[in-house]
Amino acid sequence: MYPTPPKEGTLADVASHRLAHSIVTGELAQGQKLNETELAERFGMGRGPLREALRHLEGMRLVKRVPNAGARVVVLDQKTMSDLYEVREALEGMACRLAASRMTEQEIAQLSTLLDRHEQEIEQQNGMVYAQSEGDRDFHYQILQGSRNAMLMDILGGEQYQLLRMCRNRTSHNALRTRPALQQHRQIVAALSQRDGELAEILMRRHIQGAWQSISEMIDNEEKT
Amino acid sequence: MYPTPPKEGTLADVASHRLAHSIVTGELAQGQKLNETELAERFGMGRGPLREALRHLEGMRLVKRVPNAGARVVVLDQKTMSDLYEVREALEGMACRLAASRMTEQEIAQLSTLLDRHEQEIEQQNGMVYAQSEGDRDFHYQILQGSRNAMLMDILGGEQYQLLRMCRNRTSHNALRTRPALQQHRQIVAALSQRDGELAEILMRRHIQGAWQSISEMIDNEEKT
DNA sequence: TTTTCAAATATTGTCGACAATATTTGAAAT
DNA sequence: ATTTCAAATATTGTCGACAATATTTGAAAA
Repeated sequence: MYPTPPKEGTLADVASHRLAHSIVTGELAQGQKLNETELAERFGMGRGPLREALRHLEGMRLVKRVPNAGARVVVLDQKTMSDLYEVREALEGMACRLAASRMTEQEIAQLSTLLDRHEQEIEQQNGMVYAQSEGDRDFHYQILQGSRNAMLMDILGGEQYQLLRMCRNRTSHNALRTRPALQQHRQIVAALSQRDGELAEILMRRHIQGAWQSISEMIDNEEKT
Repeated sequence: MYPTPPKEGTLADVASHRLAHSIVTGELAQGQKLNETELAERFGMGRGPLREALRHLEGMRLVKRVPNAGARVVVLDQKTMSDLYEVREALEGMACRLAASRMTEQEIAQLSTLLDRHEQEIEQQNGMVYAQSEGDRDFHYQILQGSRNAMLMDILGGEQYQLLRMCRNRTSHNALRTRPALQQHRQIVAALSQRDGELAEILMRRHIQGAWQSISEMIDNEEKT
C-alpha cells in the first residue's frame, strides 16, 4: 500500500532516504546549504556515499547542485509549484485514462470501498486533515497502480510524490475542500467503472486543477498579510 | 537550439555525458554490465566520480543498478517503450496546450518557418532520415520552450529525450511516415496560431500515438523474421 | 557426467587524505 | 566608514587503499 517502500541497501541509499525525509518534512529549510562534511558526520558515514545520495536527490529535484559550490535544498516558489501541478495533471490524467481500461473489476471495487472508509472518517472528524491527505494519497496510489505503466508509477510515486508532499507541508490546507474532493473521487471511480478512460482522465485533471487552485489561493492570501 | 547543451564541470558530469552518449548510440549494448574499474580507467578518472555518474544515469533511467551487484545498461523491451510513449504523450500534450497560450506570435511564426525548411529538405531528399529526425526534434523542442514550464522542459528535454533517442536508434524508421508527420506538425502550428490549447494538445497526442504505432508495427514485423 | 561447495578471484562499497576551488576574514587604501 | 584585495579558512572534487560482498573456479562427491 505504501508508495515508498523503505528498502535501504547501501549507505548512499540510507542517506538519500533520510535526507529526502528531512527535506520533505521541512526539517531542512528550503534553500538551506547542505554541507557534505557536516551531514556525513551526522549520518555516521564518509563523504563518498553522501555525495552519491546528493546526486540522487538532485535527480529527484529535491536539491539543486552547483559544481564546486555545493548543494542546497530546492526552493519551491509559486512558479515552481505551478509547474509541478501542471506536470502532475498531465501524468495523473494519463494514469487515470490507462487505469480505466486496465484495472480489474475487483480493483475498482476496492477503490470504491476505500472511498467509503474515507467518507466515514470525514464524518467522524477523526483527525480530518490527516485522513484527507492520507485518503487522497491512497486513492491516487491505487489508480497509479491500475495504470500498469511502470514508468508512470516510478515518476509519480517517486520524485513527483515527494515534491507534492513538500508543497503540502508548507501550505495551509483548505478544510472546505475535503467534501468536493471526495465527490470528485467518486466521479472518477464511476468513470472507471464504466471503463470511460476519456472521462476519467478529464475528471482527474479537473481534480488536480482544483487542488492547485485551492493551494494557489491560499498562497496569494498569505502574501497579503 | 540544442536540447542538451554540453556544459561539463566536474569529472562526474563528464563521465555522465560520455556514458549517456555511449548508451544512447548503442555503443554500449542494452543489458550490458557496466564495470566501474574498467570505465574509470577508460575515462582516465577514479571510481568516485564514475559512481556518481552512474547514480545520475540511474535517475535518468538509462542504467539499472542493483546494490552490491553493479549497474547495467537499461533494456528497452516493447513494454518499456510503450510506457515511455504513454508518458511522452501526456507530457508533450500538456506542453503543447500550455504553449498555445504562452508562445509569442513571433515564436509561432518561427515554428512555421521551421516547417517550411523541413518541407524543402524532404522534397530535396537531402539526407531524408536525418532531416526527419532533426526536424522533428527541433519542432518539439520549440514547443517545449513555448510551454514556459521549467519542469516539463527538464523532464522532456532530459531523461525522456535520451530514452526516445535510444528507442529511435534501435528501431528502423518508416520513411512513409515523414509526410503525414509534417502534416500533423502543420496542424499543430495552426492550432497554436488560433491559441486553441485544447486542440493543440489533442493533435500533439495523436502525433505521438502515431509515432508509437509506427514503431510498434516495425517491431512486430521484425519479430516475425 | 553432473552436482555441490569452499577457496580464489573479481567487483562493489566505504573511508581517509590530499588537491582544487570557493568563501570568508581582515588589514590597507580611499 | 567604505571599498579592495590578498591571505586564511572552509568546502567541494578526486584519488588510492582497504573492507564487504558477489561471482567464478575447480576439486571432490554422487
